[in-house]
Amino acid sequence: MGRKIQAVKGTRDLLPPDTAVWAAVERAARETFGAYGYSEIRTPILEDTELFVRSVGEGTDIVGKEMYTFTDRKGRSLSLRPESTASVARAFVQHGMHSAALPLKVYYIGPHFRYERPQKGRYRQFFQIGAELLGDAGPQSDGEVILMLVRFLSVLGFEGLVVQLNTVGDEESREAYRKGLVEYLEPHREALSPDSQRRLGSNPLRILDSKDPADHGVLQGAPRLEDFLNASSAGHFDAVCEMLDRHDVAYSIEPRLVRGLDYYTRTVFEIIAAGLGAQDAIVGGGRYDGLIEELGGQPLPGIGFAIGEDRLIEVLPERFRIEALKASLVAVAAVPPVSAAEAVALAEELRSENLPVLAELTDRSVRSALKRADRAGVKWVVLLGEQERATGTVTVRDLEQGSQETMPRGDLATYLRRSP
RNA sequence: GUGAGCGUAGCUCAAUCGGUAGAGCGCUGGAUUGUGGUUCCAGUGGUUGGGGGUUCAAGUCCCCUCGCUCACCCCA
Repeated sequence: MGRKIQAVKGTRDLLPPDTAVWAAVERAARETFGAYGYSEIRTPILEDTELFVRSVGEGTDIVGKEMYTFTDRKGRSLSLRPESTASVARAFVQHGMHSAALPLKVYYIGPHFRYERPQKGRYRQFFQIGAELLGDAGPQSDGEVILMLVRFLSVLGFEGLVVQLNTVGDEESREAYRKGLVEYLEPHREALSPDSQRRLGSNPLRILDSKDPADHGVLQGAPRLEDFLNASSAGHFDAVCEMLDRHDVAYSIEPRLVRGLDYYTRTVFEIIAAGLGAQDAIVGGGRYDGLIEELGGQPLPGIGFAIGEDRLIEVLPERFRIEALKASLVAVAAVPPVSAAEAVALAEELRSENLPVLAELTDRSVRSALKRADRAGVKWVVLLGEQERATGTVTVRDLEQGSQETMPRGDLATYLRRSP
């Protein structure tokens, strides 16, 4: 006997009936995003490692120690995508999409990979539902992207979620602030946590949202990012807030919210949800005005977000989940001595009428056929027995009501379609 | 990468001081051969994660290893 092989660490099988919930969430995303003029984009799961080094940033943990990177048979360094904004930007440049009607609005749904120790809400293979708007720099774009996100979450039935909002300024403001912050923190280096000391050199802005109490003390007197914003960055942020106000979006400004990816500029945001333990961010996003150019394209702005689908489903409102799990199947069973083959034939007739049908494939007693149909969550069972066959009728049993009636076989499809 | 907790049937868990593994749920069938859910009966279920050690005897004690979970970190 060989050893049992199991799914690799940090990956998992999504099984029925749960997959119905995933499908319903994804359907809602497609519909909602479609209503804002977004189309689907599908980029490869595998990319040139250099893509992520240049976009996400060499100094980030994602690129530095969390990527699945390997060399292929020709010695090229490839990586499993840890996120998709970089891929979308790459595709945009590669296909010269700047000459299409801008802004380009695309969304994606799919697996991503990061090599981390798994814990609640964190997997090595995880799914993201994301959207990107490329080619418009105005604050209305930031606002509409957030409105779309909020609408999607409300379609799923979420209530009381608050968008955490901040600006990291444009490149000029951000660079000025980075210098100011390092200048202030350097003399306090010894008081910082070891992680923050490391970040001082690699990614100083991230020290701002450190969870370490020691860091909080040092940060008390730190310069504030908003004081370093130039007029353009400050005005942009005000306009975004104004738009969210106008549409009654619940948001809160979090001056310490910075994000771990290097490409973010100006607006950044997150949504966190209760019930997820330490990994409580279900959405993260922001503007990335320098990314397309960094990847060799024209200087074009962009903004987008990514939703952690695994986490989203973990805290999905119960009503949406229940609705998604409702089966609308009709079961067809033959009553001995009528054979199962005849039930299958009847099922095929109904499927031709576009009805979803579960046919009983094995000759078995009515008792077990009904029991099985009941467990499958079916509402209607069509019974075909000797009497029915002789008279050209069928008996339809309503498992919820416990009632049944016999009708001409020709009326069946219409009857079932009409019934809830 | 660091730390803590936990691995017994498909699932949730029992098993006294170390004495040779059990229940519920599930699944399959049956309880007047054409009627489900509740109930009752029967059947199906395990190399106790794996390996080694101590012992007359190990699910139980010791060591190693693998895995799971949570937290740090990171972020969706």
